[in-house]
Amino acid sequence: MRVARVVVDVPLAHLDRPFDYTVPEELADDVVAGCRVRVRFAGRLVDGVVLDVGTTTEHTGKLAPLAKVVSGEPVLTPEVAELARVVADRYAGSLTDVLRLALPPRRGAPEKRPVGESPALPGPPDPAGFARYPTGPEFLEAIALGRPVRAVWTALPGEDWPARLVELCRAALSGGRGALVVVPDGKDLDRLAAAAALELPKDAVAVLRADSAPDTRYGRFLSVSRGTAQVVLGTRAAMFAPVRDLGLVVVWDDGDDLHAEPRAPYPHTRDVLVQRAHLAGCSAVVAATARTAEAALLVESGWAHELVADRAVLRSAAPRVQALGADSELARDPAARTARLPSLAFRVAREALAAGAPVLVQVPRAGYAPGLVCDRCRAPARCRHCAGPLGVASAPSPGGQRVAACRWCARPAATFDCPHCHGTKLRASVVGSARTAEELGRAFPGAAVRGSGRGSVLATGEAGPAVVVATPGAEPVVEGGYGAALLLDSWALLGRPDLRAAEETLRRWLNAAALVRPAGAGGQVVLAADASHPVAQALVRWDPAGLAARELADRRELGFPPVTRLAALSASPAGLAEFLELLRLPPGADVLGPVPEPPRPGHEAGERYLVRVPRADGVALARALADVQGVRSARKAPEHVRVQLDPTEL
DNA sequence: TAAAATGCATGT
DNA sequence: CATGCATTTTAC
Repeated sequence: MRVARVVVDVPLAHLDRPFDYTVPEELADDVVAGCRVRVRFAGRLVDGVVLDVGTTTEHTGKLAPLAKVVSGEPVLTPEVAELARVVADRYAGSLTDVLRLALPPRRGAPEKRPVGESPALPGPPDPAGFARYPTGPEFLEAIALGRPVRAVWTALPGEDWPARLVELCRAALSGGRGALVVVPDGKDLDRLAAAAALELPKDAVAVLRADSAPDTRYGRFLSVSRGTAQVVLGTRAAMFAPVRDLGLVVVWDDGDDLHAEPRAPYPHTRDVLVQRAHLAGCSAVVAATARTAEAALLVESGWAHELVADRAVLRSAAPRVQALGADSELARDPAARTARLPSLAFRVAREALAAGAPVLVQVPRAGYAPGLVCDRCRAPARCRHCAGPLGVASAPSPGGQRVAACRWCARPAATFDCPHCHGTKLRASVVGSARTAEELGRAFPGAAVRGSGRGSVLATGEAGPAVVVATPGAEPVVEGGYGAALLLDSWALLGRPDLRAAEETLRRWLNAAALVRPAGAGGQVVLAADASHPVAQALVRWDPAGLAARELADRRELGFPPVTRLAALSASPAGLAEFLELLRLPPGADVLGPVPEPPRPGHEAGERYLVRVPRADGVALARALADVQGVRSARKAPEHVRVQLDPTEL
């Protein structure tokens, strides 16, 4: 008798385990590990995936037969099945939830098409592309030889990073191994795919994007699972692509919040790929122009090496960066009108335009919730009890005064003493306006003004003299680089009541400044921020590693991820009370809250708790949370509690 | 949406 | 306190 172990597609947490079914004689030929089936489960017909096929069962009762084989196509490989289980455990979610993210919806037509032929392997890449990084060429060679190597690669300003990432893929492919690169958005994927077309056999590459037509999406997935395409380039969902003989995983710009999956169990591209490299024993590259605290931890812990250029090489590639002085009007008020735009910014922009080069103006995105900062030094204000960010309480206190309170533990901050400058007054951080930039554009008569942001993102711009106004992440790439960039998105970013505000601010500045030509070719950047601020300093010195190390040290001091592991629990007060009642936390766990949580789309307003444990107890925490989900789902608790581990936004 | 377990009124 | 029928629970 053959027995199929099946993951059934039901959302109940206490049923997060495989169920055994007998394989009826007439289906025996079609059933293979990884194929999709339909089974009768508690009376109803449900979808499922076969994990594997054996001859024994642990189940003491009678086994039901498989009802139907949807398709004999093995869409779930053993490697991805194992990865999905590890990811589910890490994020206190269910295997079914992860498989929903990992497997694209089945389509009949692409399955009928014959299996393509694997193209011939290319030779190793030209090591010259990585010659500016001292350990670059040997790193490429190690990948080509199939030696697992791991690096945090900090790309030089102006680097043709799509070309470099394709060279990494080519190195893996030349050794007969597959490669997987995940980028934040479609614009980056277009650039990467274009670079791949120049360097790799066409059929060896599959480009996986979320917005493709369903047939296209499934067809490309099949070209990967069937082994035709051994190089996968994609956005977030591609992190689970079933690449054959995986030799290399790469995440580009891991600080971009698009790498955080918004559906349960909320996995992050970088974390999943790091896990995957671990399980597959393959090479891994965490690549960006900037650096996250998480990447810094990978370096600090010795998991990854740094792949960085020497200081002298960096200096010759970077534009000249000038921050405004502390007394500057614009540094204090980014909403300052064009009439008050400092002469430095004017002069730099005019010089670039006169030289026939485009000028990039980075402006804030609308809609940041203002946080509270020290009135004197503008450092974000933190709670003295749990070091969470302070905000203005949504309801005025009985006395009619709006009071500052912690957004994490809800304790009011009656008094304030800034740990940096010992200021005692608070102020709301300024929220900037895109209008400033439009006005600014008009200040340069004769130059064309183009906008790129919400709704209409330009992928590339023209090389001529024009003013390009863009929000962070939407900056068009121009041939030859910008002559100048004005970064007006300063305090709106830095003052955000967010754990990652400093890191995220530098990331956005660096990504924009990296599009400017080197100082030697006249490239200049003007930053509308106080030159003495550490983040402004990091940009002026072009030191993403330094800031990331500092951020990591701060988080260690304050007890934040990635040094700790943090879970956010959201639901109604009653749901949370029941959840916490059942929760058996590892010793040393720290419960913060509750704080009120505004309604999200599809959810009522509720409350949120944060649970924090030392990093070493992360597994135990996730396990405890998943156990509670199981118990509550088994007793048919009326309300779902959302559990999010290490959420990106805090 | 099928079978098993449980609840409950009814008649002796 | 057995019986028949309805409702709830399980989950292979």
